[in-house]
Amino acid sequence: MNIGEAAKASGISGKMIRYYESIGLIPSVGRTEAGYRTFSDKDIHTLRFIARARSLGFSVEQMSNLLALWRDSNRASSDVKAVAYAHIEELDSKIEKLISMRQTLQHLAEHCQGDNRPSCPILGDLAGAPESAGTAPAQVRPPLACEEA
Amino acid sequence: MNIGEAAKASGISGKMIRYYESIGLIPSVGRTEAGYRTFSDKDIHTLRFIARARSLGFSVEQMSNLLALWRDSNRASSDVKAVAYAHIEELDSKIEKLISMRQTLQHLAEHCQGDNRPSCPILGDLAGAPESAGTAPAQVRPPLACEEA
DNA sequence: ATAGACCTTCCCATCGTTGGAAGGTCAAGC
DNA sequence: GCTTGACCTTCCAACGATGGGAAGGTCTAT
Repeated sequence: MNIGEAAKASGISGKMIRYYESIGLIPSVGRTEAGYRTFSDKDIHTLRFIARARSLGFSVEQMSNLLALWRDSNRASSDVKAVAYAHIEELDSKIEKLISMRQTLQHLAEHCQGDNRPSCPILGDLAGAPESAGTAPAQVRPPLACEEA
Repeated sequence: MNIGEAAKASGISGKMIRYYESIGLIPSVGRTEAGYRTFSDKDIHTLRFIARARSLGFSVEQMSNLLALWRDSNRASSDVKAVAYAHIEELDSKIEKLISMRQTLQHLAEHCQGDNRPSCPILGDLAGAPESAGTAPAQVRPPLACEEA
């Protein structure tokens, strides 16, 4: 299997497959005499694992851990779970940050007339002017309790 | 005002101030004879504007637009609002993606025993095995309607 | 033989930020 | 005046994950 076919079969671009190989995330695959990479079914399976892990937002380093656990038939599922929960916490803090940004921005935008006059609470807030609505300028609102605890 | 004082006063590191100047986000500030940058109150105001905009997640390009609008006393507030809403939509799509990842991962982790045995639905899902819980392996759950429309 | 589709390696760009090296400047103390 | 330490300057590189492209080799079908 060529790298192009491997890319199609795994959903990972050829570029990225080479990159993952170069940084050691996947072991070096076989080569033809002419130097073309050849991918076994096992290689494809690994690539699909990676594609799925990427789609869940795992970093290359986390995927490296997960792949090691996957290959280790003596693993403890608690180790896998720990990696997963660590990632969930990262996701949570990103989500909180984004939601808080969104919240603040939404609030500001709601109070903007959106007409052809220059007066605008969004710019007012960015410029540090105390808002008419009485909310502090640089504070970010507390996050929504959105991730079902 | 030195760059160090400007950094403290604005909350933007000296490194970043130089960077923002180099890419033209802020106009070139004054210099002493020895080549040291000098920051006026107006410069500091601009830097604070930028710091606040960054904290709301605006990109450098968006900040450039916002700064131009800020400086234009003939702006239409609708233009500012448009920038804000475009950014809110970007935030929304990021939030949706992250929440959907979180959701999937949470679901998998909940079904993981987390003991010292190797069997683990998280790895099972990543490896593409059909789950015992009956959920499709590679599908991501629909996003939570979390951003109060 | 030749065209076109593939493959290889290598370098560069992104985005925002940080780090460091090598060197100049300033202010305080001796 | 000289030294010391804290500042400043520019330049170069790195991060993480990905894409783009150039220059060149290989395979397959006509």
